[in-house]
Amino acid sequence: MPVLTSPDIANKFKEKWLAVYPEDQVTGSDSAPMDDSLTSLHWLQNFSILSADPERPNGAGPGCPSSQHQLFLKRLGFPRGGTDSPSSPPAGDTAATGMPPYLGSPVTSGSDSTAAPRFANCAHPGNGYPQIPIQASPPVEVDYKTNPKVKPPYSYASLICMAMQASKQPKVTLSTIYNWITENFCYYRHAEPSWQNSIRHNLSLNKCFKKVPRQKDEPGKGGFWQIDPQYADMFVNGIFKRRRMSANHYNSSSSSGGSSSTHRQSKLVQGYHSTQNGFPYQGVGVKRKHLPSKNNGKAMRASESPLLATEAHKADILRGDFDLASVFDDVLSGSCSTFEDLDINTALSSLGCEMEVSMQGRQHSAGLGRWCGGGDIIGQSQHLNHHQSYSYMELNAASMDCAVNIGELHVPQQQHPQHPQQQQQLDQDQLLQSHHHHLQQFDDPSTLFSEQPDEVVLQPWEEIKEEAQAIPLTLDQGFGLCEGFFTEMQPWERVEAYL
DNA sequence: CAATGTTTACTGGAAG
DNA sequence: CTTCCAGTAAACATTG
Repeated sequence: MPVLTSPDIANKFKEKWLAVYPEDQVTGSDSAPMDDSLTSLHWLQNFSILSADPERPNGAGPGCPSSQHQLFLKRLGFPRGGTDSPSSPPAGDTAATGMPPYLGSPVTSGSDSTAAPRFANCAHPGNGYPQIPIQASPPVEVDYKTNPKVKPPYSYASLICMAMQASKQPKVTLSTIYNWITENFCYYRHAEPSWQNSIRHNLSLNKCFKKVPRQKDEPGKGGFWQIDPQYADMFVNGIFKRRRMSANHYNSSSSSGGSSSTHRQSKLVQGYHSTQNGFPYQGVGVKRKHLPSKNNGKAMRASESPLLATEAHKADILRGDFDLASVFDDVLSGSCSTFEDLDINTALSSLGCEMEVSMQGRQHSAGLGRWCGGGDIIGQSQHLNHHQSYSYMELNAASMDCAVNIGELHVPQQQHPQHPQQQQQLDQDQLLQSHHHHLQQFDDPSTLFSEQPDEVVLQPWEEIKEEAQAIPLTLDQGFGLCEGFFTEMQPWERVEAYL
């Protein structure tokens, strides 16, 4: 098969797209108003995960505007598509259904199909994931909620994360987590109770989970668990981002971009590394990129997914000292936040690009926002008076990967810049924020690339990524790609940019 | 006593 | 081949 150039693919994609959505023909990329650009990334939602929350036809969740909520749900995007596992109602929802093909099927259950985003419906009729025409992977639908034979492709950390999110509570009990999992994943209803041991093990071992002692006046046994704000950004779309860190990474704290990554790293090292491998025991998310060859002896695990990983490196950002717990809780409790970047990350990741959310210092909020999902960055900004910023982006010529650091939220009132650069960053951010709500500062290239070079996650559109990677890309193209990302683009244009 | 929480050890797959 | 990672099992401690 002939090698297609990025433009070729972009054109093909465009043709396909227009065939399905002629209405999109209209606006030219350049004609789009800047304001639109703020929301233009919505396409990523679709691009990303799939679907909206089936359980919430209106997409309206408590505290969230319907439209925003829809976006949020999509962004939440637990790997699967349409369902709301993560965002879904605490109990009895279809969380387990409609998982992405790899994980399950996104469009699986009828319920979500309706809310399925365009990509799911059109471009990727089969599995609900964006796919390039060339790709043809048969969708495998698995309804985890009712299928007891297939082990969900989510790591325990992800499951915990989903349960926490679904609970809508800032903190949850172990039993709540168990319940959510069993209610949404049939497999666990029938599995040996040993999985609960694993859950506990994960909660204890994974630094991302923080135990909140029960108050004296709070009856009951055991404490509460919550996502440690410091690691909130480890969860992408409700899924744990997993990153493989090399030894140097731990030592790499370098300067530039740094401080944040340094911090984070050190924490990660201290935390997870001390216990297991050097990461806050992240394992969440869809785990491996390959199919679950492993049978576990009990059930076959669907291939892991997707969404996650891509942003593991976001984790490297440092966070400040200010207490974000409140912010986290805030977001978690329903006020929206932003998952926009998540999707972007995911999407870009799948396309060979990576976005990194840099939260240096103030980052917690960003991470939290992501985690909680809800609105988008903008929403969160409003809520917290944050400022987003974008600074620069760099391409790793060697890898030809595009790293885009997005999601840097600033919380001026709370922020306590530890470094002059941070203040500078703030100013810079304010300057740029008006133009790029969704894109944020690109982190230090060294951090972006050297730290998490292999953040590969099975994204729904993984195929696209692979294709894209196969396409010869010049450095210039790479830059163009990133550049294009920040500008208003039509879907096909964006794809072209990515390619 | 059961549920909860912590810790250690080991295994196998995946990635580098 | 080595390292990383997630999962599993199990021992043990704590708590209601």
